[in-house]
Formats: sequence, structure tokens, C-alpha cells
Amino acid sequence: MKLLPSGLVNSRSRQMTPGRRPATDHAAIERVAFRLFAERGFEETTVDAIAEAVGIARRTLFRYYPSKNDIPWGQFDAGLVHLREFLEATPLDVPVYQAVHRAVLDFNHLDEAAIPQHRQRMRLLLTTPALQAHSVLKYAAWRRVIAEYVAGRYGLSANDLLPRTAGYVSLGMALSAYEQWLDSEDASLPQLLDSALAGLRRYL
Amino acid sequence: MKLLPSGLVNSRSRQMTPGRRPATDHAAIERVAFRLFAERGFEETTVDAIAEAVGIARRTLFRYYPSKNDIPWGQFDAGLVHLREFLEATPLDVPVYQAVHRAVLDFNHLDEAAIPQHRQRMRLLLTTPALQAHSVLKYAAWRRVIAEYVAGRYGLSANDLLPRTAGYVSLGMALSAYEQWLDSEDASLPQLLDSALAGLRRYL
DNA sequence: CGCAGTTACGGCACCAAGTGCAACAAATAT
DNA sequence: ATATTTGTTGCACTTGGTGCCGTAACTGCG
Repeated sequence: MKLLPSGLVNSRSRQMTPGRRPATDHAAIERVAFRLFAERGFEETTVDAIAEAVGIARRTLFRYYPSKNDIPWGQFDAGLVHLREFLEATPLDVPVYQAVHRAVLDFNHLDEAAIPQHRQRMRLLLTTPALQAHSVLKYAAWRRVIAEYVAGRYGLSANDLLPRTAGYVSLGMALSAYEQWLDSEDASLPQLLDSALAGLRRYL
Repeated sequence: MKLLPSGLVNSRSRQMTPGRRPATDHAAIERVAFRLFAERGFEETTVDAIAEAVGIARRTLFRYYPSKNDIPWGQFDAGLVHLREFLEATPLDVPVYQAVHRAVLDFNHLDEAAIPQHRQRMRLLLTTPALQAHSVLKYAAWRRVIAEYVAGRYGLSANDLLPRTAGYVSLGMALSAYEQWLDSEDASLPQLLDSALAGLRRYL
């Protein structure tokens, strides 16, 4: 069962690079994997099944993704670069916590069309125990970006207490907003992020 | 966290209970496991090695702990019961965020003598990737206790945005305080927890 | 004492994730 | 053609974890 939807993966269009062409790409693997996860669930889908459905060897799949848990995360790591850039482009007269909040909003901005798929991905990530566990390692890098920005604004080290706390707290607000977003259809993600921040400021 | 309760594990003292005596107990396993973790590191210590050192079968070890990752967590789950009780015993005229803060302080209170061992345990938990990942699942229950209390005080559901956020934020403050505590010898945990809260209030 | 009932141990087979290695396939460059 | 480069694949092996079932050890009773 071979699904090779991506049109030019194996195209013979001129390539200056020598060596064998890749047999697939991350996008194709993700598509197939998400279909299987939706059908049978994450834990019930073995790596062998994914590899077979993609049409590559199991060993090859582990070249594209370091672990099964990494498959659903997509372009998360690439988004961190953007997050950092956004923060650094923020004017210095914006209060630190607001600068961070705006960056979080930007990081989680979605085009209308992308919402259903993002919902599916986030539902998978936030409700599958193995993926929840794996998320810590992903989020650590995210928190680090926040901590470094806060540290820079206050002239501190990213390892100091306040920057670290800011990283954790920003992440906490984002995650509780996401949980809420998955629970109820009606609210929008930006609204929920705003509410989380406003609620927290009142709470403290 | 009690580390040496046994001594009469296999004692012939009168037992009303029928059936074979357990061959060991959690405390003994923990002692051996921590020794091996300290010697070789967590990932490098196989379950077989732990079982052999304890003197039980691998299969038996998995009866005492559902996974290798659960071994270093000790009495964490039992502590949650106490956390809940502490919160419920807090007078209602204490502001919610302060009530939570006091409970967090209490939860992390340590006797002077227990500090070095707790440090070792926390260092293991917070610096080993596999254990960091596993921690999410443990912390979810902790956050839930906080969220339920906050929800109760505000007449909300524990699934509402503010209680969830409070759970995440409390956890975040505790974790950044712990990271700081492990980094620097001089500060005390309660001081760091206070500083985290004070810093956050100024930040927001 | 012998036997039933109960509780825990332990061996075995098996599954899934992940890794190291070496052979092999496909592409380009000379 | 052939060397070089890059990617794929099969295989053996390690580790954590589970289901099943027989056996060991203990209590209580006739």
C-alpha cells in the first residue's frame, strides 16, 4: 500500500547533488501516520505499521524521526526560531510580560483553514500519555526561548529564578488555554490566551 | 520520605494474614536502586541489574513498580493526599493564591536531616530525560489537587480556565524554585518558593 | 499431621521501540 | 565505465514491559 502523494519527491528534475534520492519526506510520513493514529489510536499503531503504510523500511523511518513520539510534533522546533525572532523584534517600551504574551499569541496564530488539523494534532499531543510525557522535552526548548528573552530584558541570566519562572508560567498559561480550547468548540485560542493572562493577574 | 521502615519484613511475628510473605519492600528496592543509579546513572542501570541486586526476579520487581521510571518517585502519590488535606484545612479568609502558596511550602517542607537525600532524588528526577518526561504524568495529579481547591474557592469547575492555570502556574513556580535550589547550595527551598511568587507578582 | 485456601514469587514466551552495522541501490561527476 | 556520494534496507541485538501459569510459602482447620 504505497501512498506517494507528494508530487516531486522522486522527480528526475535536475539535481546538482549526487547520491540516491530520498524515498519519502516528513510531510508524507506525517500524513500517513496521522491517518493511522486517527483510525487505531497512537499506542495501538506500531512503527512497523507506519513504515509499511508509507512504503519504507522500519529502519528508514527511524532516520526521519528519532522516535515514534516525535512524529506528531511536526514543525514545532522550526517554530521556535520564529518565536525568538518575534521577541527580539518587539519594541523595548512594551512591558516584558506583554511582549511575551504577544509572542505567545503569535506563536499560536492559526489560519482559519488550518484550525481543524491543528486541533487534531493538539488533541493527540495533549491526550496521549506517551506524548504528554514526551512533550516536556519539547517544551523545555520553548521555555528556554522565553527565559532568555526575559533575562535579556532584565539584565539577568536565563538560569536565574525569574526568567525560569516566566518560562514555566507562560507555558502553563498556554497549556491551560489549549486544554480549554479542546474542551469547548466555541472559544478561540487567542481569546483563551488573553483570558488566561487576565485571570492570572487577578488571581495573584 | 521514609527510607528505612523495614527490619521485620520476613519476621515470624504473628501474622493474621495467610499466604507467602513478600520477599522485599519498596524501601529496600529504592535503596538498592538509588545506589546503582548513583554509581552508573539511571539509563545505564537495567531493570535486570536492579532486580538481581535486590535479590528478586525481574518479574517481581515489576509487581512492586509499574515501570522503571516510577522507582525514583517514592512516596510522591501519598504526599498528594496530605496536600489536599492541608488545603482543606486552610481558613477561608486567606486569599486563594496565598492558601495555595502555603500548601506548596508545606508540601515541600523537609527536615534538615532529609535534605541531602531529597537533593539527590530531585537531581535525578529533574536531570534525567526519561524521568523528566515521566514527571508530567505525576505532576498532572498534583496540578489537579490545586485546580480543585481553586475551583472550590471560586465556585468554578476544576476544568475551568482559571483553576487549570493556577495549577500549571503553581507547578511552574515550584519547578523553577527546585531548579534554582539544585543549582546553588546557598538558598533554601522555602526562600526560593517565596522569591518565585514575589518575582512573578512583580513581573505581571 | 495433612490438606485447603491464599498470597506472592519466578520463569518463560512474547511484543514493541530503538540502535549499530554492513551490504546494497541509485544518483552524479569524471 | 567507474569512482564517489547519499540514502535505503535487512539483521542481529538490547531494553522495558506484559500475560500466563506453575510453584513456593504461609495460615487455619479438621
